[in-house]
Amino acid sequence: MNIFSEYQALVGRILGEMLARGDLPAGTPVSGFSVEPPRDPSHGDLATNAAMVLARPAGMKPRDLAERLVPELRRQPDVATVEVAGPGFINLRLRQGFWQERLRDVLRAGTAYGDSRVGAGRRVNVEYVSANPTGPMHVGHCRGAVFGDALAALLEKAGFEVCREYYINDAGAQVDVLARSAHLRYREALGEQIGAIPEGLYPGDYLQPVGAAMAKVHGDAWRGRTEAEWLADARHFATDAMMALIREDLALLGIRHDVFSSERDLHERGRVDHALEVLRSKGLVYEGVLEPPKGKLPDDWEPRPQLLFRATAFGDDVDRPLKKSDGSWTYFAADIAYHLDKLERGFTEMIDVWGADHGGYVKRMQAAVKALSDGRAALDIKLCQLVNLLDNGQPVRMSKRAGSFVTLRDVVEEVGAGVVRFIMLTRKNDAPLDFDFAKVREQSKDNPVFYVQYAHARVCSVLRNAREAFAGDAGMLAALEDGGLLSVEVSLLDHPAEIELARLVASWPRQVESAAEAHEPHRVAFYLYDLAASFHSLWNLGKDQAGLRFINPENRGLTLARLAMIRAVALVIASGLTIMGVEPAEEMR
RNA sequence: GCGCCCGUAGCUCAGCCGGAUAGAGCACGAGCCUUCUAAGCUUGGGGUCGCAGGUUCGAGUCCUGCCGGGCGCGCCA
Repeated sequence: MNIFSEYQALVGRILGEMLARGDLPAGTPVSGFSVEPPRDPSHGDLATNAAMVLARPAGMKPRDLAERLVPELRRQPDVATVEVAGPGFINLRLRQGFWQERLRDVLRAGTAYGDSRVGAGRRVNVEYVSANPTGPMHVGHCRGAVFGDALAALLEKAGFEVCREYYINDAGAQVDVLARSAHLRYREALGEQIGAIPEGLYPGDYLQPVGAAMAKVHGDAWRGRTEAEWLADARHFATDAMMALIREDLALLGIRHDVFSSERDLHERGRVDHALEVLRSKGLVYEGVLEPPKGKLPDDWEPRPQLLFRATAFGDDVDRPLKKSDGSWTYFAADIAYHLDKLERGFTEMIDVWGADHGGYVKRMQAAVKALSDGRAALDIKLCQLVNLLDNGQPVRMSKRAGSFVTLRDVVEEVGAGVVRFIMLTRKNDAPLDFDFAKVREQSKDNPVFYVQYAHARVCSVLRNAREAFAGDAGMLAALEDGGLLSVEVSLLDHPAEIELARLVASWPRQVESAAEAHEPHRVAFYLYDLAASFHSLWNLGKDQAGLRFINPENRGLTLARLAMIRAVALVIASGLTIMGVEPAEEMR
């Protein structure tokens, strides 16, 4: 239940009734306004700009229109006060009991609190990770993987039906390089001296077991043969092995995909030719010569005729090649085929999560989707900026050339999957992110993972203490279970800090919806941090004023009400952490 | 040269399809431990939201132009 969208609907209904009664000028629209929490809490619980937005079309002054709405709003059962403020805001304050009652909603729903139906079961395809199958995953891939996975979970919570997809770039020159590199290791496994790995091949020793496996399966059947004889088989063998490696890495982070799509498979099934035919039938393909890029001319530039896609007709800067000058397909052509495949599987909402270095590619892909779907499908592309790996503020050296890059496995084994996932979501996707080993190992407020986890663990701890304090009291112990807490007297929670906490808890459904609609899972992390801070603050109030402690042995009703409140906090934290893919901690060690 | 992203407190960053007096953490100053875990809390100072225009009842948010930083720029994926 998103309180704000419910009140938006309510205000709309009221405006409609007023219009029908002639209390508003005919033609006044009854939509287009918002109901939001005011930035300054002293203004109330909800604020609407309806009077200001509708004043002009109604031909009225904003404050006059507001004054007409006020009595209607005052009539609503949960509304305590209504005020017109500033240029024409209408500020509502709800009964205290309304907020207290929301805590019961949380206990009833459990971690399903915040589940929304705004997605209305619409199918969304989220493509993420898509690391090239040429080696194990390194930290650079990690951010997109976590981002995509959390976004998918967020969309599911908001009521979308999500397909999590991985695109395997298992075609093209890099895969040949992989196959040759693995073949070299194969010869090594058969006892040959291979010496230094030649320039242009992958040097990483993760290929040794692949070579050994090749030797085991194929014996010396590939020895003394020409490359043409073994290359295709070696490609399959090596990419399969790399994908197995990548799946293991993803499993370390708790990431899974529903569908793995293969670029090679698109070629083999004729899907690329099919995509070309679709574009051709729309008259969007032609043979032409591209202008050289302005400013920086490549050394070996020569004008050559190529098969081009008319991307400029859909907002791109230049038309884009579908075939290289030697007649083979470009990567873009396969990617068009891939997105057409998604469209033909019925997806009209797609999200691609890419690295920031692919930024130059966004327009052409969106142009292609527009062209293929005649503008009926939406493709959102989320670019993830780089992760700066630091240790105590000092950059961690990585040299991919020397094969000494920091792998995802290294990082997960060092700090744990939950920490990695949380930290990766503490920035907007389009802002660079620092990942400091020293900081994430630290157990302090400086470390947001710890801070949020500590709030959850603290609730668990208080509940444990309560069970101990009332150990001899069977009725009380039963009342401490979630089912028992449902029937507590929530009206006893009348301290301003308690109401404030209840408000924050009750805003979780709205947070879910707005984060999902914006495709911004990082908002979950920031909300959880706020919620944790609010809880820690209340916990500390109990230090100065013993009467505010959660457990009051001499007042069982109050104790139960407060435990219900903090249990609700823990459930919402758990709900948010689940979206982020982080296991909530029962206690801190 | 062109395109995309970014520019908010000394530092790192939030700011929810424009909304009221711009927020948090760190750092700095002052306080709180016979405690439901001080692994925490309270409190003070600190801002021309890069610059200049524009749009309107209202701009950190939208538009234009500059300045500064990052990424990318046929036949790499």
